[in-house]
Amino acid sequence: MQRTNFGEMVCSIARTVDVFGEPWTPLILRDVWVGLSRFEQLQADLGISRKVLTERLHYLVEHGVLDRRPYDRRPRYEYVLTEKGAGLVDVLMVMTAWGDKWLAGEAGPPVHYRHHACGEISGVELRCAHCGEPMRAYDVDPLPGPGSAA
Amino acid sequence: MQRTNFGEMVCSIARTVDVFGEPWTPLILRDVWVGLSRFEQLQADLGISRKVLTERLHYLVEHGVLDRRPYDRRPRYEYVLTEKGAGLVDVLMVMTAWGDKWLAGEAGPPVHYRHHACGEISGVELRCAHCGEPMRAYDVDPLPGPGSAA
DNA sequence: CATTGAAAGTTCCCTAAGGGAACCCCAATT
DNA sequence: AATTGGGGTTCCCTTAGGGAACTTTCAATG
Repeated sequence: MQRTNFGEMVCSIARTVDVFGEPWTPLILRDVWVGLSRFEQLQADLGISRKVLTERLHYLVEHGVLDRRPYDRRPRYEYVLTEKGAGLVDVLMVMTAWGDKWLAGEAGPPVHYRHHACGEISGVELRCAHCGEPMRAYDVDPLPGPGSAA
Repeated sequence: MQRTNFGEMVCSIARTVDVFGEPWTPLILRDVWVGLSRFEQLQADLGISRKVLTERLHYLVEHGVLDRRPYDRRPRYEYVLTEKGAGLVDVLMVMTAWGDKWLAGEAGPPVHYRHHACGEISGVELRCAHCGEPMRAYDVDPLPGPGSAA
């Protein structure tokens, strides 16, 4: 399957899709986030093909999303989120909120999150980094930025 | 190529990936968001194969993310975001913020967003829907929710 | 010293999904 | 009747994912 190269496009969404959008990648990052950090753990938990898991992990390390480091004198490695990778977990949190709202059905959300700051079970909300007011899809106008093609 | 069925997993992230995570889908939603809403416009702007575009559009309509409606007495249709679909644009905004921060390089972000409420060029920030404090990857603890497997 | 054992990959084949280009259908216009 | 243009289908080809077996590395054990 010839795959279009999203990474070369002049678009932050396309570039993000290039590192984050391949099948399994969000689930791998979720697992690493909650503490499943070794190859065997990830493979067992996800049921992903070992071949693909190898590819994804190397790709994510290459792109600075995960750090691969030994945890034993034997050749054993674990994967941990970098600061860059933690930024992608923000994306996961918004995906979680959306899935909880629109896809959980009668049963309700599979997982709750307790916020350290207030101790409550809650979810994320998008706000403007400048004024703090809500900032959603139709609360903004796009304008050409410095890195635009034109 | 995702032959694995993410939609059946007991995980809001996996379920969201099932509708949002296929190649091209985020870019299609981006285009619809900024006003490119017709088949020919999308195909020309993205350079996507017509076959795949057809598949994706129908899939998104089927899942209630897009609405397909006629705009002419001839058989002409445009695709618009539903409320459910607008929720996925929130995910795009966070992806944009991440791409702007980590992948834009020297050139800077390709696009800026002006926030209606304050008039400033700004980006999104994740905050707790309950207390309003910042809520990021390591500011929460996961707990089993009502829809958990156990 | 040879064996065991487990983690972390490789390798191989098969199938299914994406790319590209040509083709089709329909309704309005000329 | 012929033309035009949007919105798709259909076809073939290539490549990526799934699955399972196999390999490598090194510490610990007998």
